[in-house]
Amino acid sequence: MSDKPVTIKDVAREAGVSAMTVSNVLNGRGRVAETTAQNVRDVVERLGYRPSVAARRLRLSQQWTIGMLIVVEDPDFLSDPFITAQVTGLTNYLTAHAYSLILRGIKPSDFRTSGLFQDIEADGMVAILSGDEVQRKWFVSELATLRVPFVLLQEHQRPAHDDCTIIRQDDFDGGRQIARHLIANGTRTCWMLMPQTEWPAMRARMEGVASVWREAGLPPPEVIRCADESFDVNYAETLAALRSRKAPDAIVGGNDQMAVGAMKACIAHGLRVPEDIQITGFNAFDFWRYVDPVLTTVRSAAHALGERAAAELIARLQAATFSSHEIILPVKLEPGASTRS
Amino acid sequence: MSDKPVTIKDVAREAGVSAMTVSNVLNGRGRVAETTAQNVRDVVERLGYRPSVAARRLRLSQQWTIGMLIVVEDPDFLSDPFITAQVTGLTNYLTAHAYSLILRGIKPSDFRTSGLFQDIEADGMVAILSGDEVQRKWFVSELATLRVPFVLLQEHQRPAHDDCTIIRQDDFDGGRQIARHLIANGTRTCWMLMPQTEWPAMRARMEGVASVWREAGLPPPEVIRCADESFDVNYAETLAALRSRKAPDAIVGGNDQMAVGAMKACIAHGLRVPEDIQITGFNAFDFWRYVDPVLTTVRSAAHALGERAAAELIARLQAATFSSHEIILPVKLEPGASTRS
DNA sequence: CTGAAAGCGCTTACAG
DNA sequence: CTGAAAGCGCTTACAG
Repeated sequence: MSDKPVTIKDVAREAGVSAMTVSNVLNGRGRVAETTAQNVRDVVERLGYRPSVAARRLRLSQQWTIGMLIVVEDPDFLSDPFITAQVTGLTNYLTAHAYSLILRGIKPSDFRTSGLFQDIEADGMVAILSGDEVQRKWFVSELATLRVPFVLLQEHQRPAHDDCTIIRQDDFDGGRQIARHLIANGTRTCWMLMPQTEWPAMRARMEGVASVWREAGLPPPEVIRCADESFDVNYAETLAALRSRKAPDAIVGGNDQMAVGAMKACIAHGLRVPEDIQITGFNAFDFWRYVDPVLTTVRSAAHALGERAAAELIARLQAATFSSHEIILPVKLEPGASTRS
Repeated sequence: MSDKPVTIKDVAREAGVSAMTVSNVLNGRGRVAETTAQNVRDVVERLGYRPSVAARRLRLSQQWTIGMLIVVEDPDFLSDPFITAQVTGLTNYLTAHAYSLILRGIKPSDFRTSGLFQDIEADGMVAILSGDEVQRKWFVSELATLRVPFVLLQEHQRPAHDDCTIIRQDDFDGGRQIARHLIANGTRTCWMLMPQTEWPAMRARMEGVASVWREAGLPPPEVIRCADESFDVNYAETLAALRSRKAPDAIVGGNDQMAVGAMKACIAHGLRVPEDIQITGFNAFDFWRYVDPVLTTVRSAAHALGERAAAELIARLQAATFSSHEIILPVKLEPGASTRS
């Protein structure tokens, strides 16, 4: 048992055939006599031969690899359940189709320091971007230099580049579902909790809410800006708002976490949920159920987004072009006890 | 702008030098005249040349890639914050050191269907295993066939294989910290919530608790078996237990999620936390703070585990052997309001 | 049914 | 300081 890896030549020599016969047996190509084939398989087993993926890749100039780029400020990027769900959907689909996933988190500010993703040799890329529109455009143009097809997750703006597609969920409609639910139970005044750095999905949610409000002829919801999306900050900002002015009928959180912060603030302020004030979140990730009362929220399609990204990319690799340049997945209201029915 | 990728030969031709001069310039090897070098760099830039990683890998038989194998039953494996934190620590460290990460989730039952990880061509592997001891031994022996160094995360048993190391946190001590905290405030009777499929880390926690109980000369804590680790199941099992017999002074959850299930069950049963009964969790991931009362728990070293795994693996790749075969990271009690001080 | 040749795109000695 | 040759481990036509 030497330390040198076993190559196809070793197998060929041992089996008394040529290397390409071994190759043919292993890949089921060409016609090989069954006795020869069986012999080859035995030798492969005995020698513990494993084909070199690197050689295969070089020869076929195909990588069977998809790169996933997550461009976010937080180095702890996987702690966001929305992101992890997408990554999970992606890996699961890829693994089932014999593709590997290369995962890379990168800060927006580091993006300019090229080479941080240039060395990813993949057949296609999936990216979750962040930052303002100018930055995102820059990211997309940098991605395009890789000359491989790519999918942008949760992107709202269709980029100029052609060999790519955007896949997102219908945040706008999610916002509308929340708003209709609230208005149906008599809600008239509403605050919307938004983070300072307002990314497209969250903006779409709020625009969805606002559109229904407008259609109902009600005064527009008031936007409360919070420094970030953390529980603590949203708790504090909500409490401050409640102390400074009259409480609204409902508070719409940009996501579950923000909503829970707001809910705890309301309770601390002496308000009953949902009797005095109603709260809604967005995403329906795990912990929303531990909260008391259980949060009314919208179930996100995060896992499906990741799966779909993988599916579209693999389909694109087989065809020559993407079949669609924009895919929108539906979301569904998940009524809880933090709103009145 | 043709579609064919630019190779080192194209650059060489265009720059009027040989391929190896280009290689030398790009890798800073050998002495190259500065004028030649600058010219080469210009051509590289102009042609948008990116070296083929596949060719480089084949030539150098080095992959600059670490594979991460997560062997768990749940296809939604990244939804476990303990796992995501480890993955994050791993990727961050690897990226900073110019290594790529290949991520793969795999069910224990699929493990036998070899080839599911055999095609991962990496310089080293990191694995999170599950299942009983027999299964784990099998996994380790399978991993060893890859002939690359590997790290086992959260493994408690040092495997026979030599070119590997285990890295885990001190779950036993975490259990002891919890137990000392409880006994110090007068706790005498205690239930421990354990999942049916009892993995080593959780068992270590409980043994830590039990050891302190034993040293204090108290009757051993009672183990409550729950079908799984979900909130719902633990809620139901705890409620059933509370109805069948006298409530203990405290309930120690195997992790935060189980603890929250137990806490809600206690409250539903009419008990006050922590006045009538105390609850403790384990891990200190995000949501434990949203719970009311805030859970007493133990802060896990998950992120550090991932980082350390990467560091050890890269060090091993440079040296010839692992410097240590067992690394244990400390954990810290995080007192909350679900226990009395 | 089987094999000798060529080549994927690099880099490492080794000459000049 | 620079280059011609060889080879990493495969697979794809093409002959026999």
